[in-house]
Amino acid sequence: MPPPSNSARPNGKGLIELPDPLPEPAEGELKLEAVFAALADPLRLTIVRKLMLEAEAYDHTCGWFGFDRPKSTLTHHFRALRDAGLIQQRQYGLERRSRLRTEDLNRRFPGLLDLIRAWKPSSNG
Amino acid sequence: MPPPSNSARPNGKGLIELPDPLPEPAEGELKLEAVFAALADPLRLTIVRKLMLEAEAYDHTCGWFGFDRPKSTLTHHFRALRDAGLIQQRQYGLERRSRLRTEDLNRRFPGLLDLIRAWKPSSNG
DNA sequence: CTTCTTGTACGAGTTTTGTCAAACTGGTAC
DNA sequence: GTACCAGTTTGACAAAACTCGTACAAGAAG
Repeated sequence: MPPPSNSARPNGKGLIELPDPLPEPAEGELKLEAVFAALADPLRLTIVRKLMLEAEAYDHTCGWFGFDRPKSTLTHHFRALRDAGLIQQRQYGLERRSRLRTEDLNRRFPGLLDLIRAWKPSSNG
Repeated sequence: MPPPSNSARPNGKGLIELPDPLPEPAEGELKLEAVFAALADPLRLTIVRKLMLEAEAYDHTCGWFGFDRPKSTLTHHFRALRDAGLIQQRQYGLERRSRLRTEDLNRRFPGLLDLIRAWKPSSNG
């Protein structure tokens, strides 16, 4: 089964059904401290960066990232990112797919994503 | 005694003595994760923002910020900021004065200070 | 039905971080 | 000298965060 398209949106003629996003802070509720705290972890920074640079047109599962970590650890980090408002998650059957909240972040914290784009994962460290 | 001018710099004719900065990471050693971690604390975010927006031409002591916290707590936070490379500290006799590493930060993480400038201390959450 | 898969929930162990009091350091001023 | 003063250091404590194993839930596929 092909992954659900992320660009599917209501268009007035017909709706393409999309699962509701899991609970997340609204754009106006995003807190800079919380965003910084979420990005203080290298794994989470990698998740966000990978979503920004390598994501296809559809959302991605935990497995897509290829981390060699226990599932419970990944759940923890993805949840931290969603709680901080950096990613959005939708449940597609068994899979929980994530996407970056690019527009919200660019409106609320312009320049933030550029900082993450320029980050080099384990150089300069 | 007037506070030491921060714009005092060697000029080839005569030197104005300035204490050495306390140990700090070089510009090339700044780590984005560490910077984010340092800025995840509201008090530290306030320190940086105040240095950016209200600092005079000279460096500022802990007391200048007017925080109602024990001194050991402030020492802790200022050290965290210096370790992360956000501020520079110099010892003037008894006083330890801090300044923002504006140029280094702008070169290394362009846009970061703009994010902090736009932050509202205890609104939005 | 059973099995496989994707991921969550709970809980434990460990580490890190924030907070503060108490004692201390080293200048300055009298 | 003594007294003060800005700030550090140490050590303790609590709260939070990270990691992970185990058990569990629920959809997909045979």
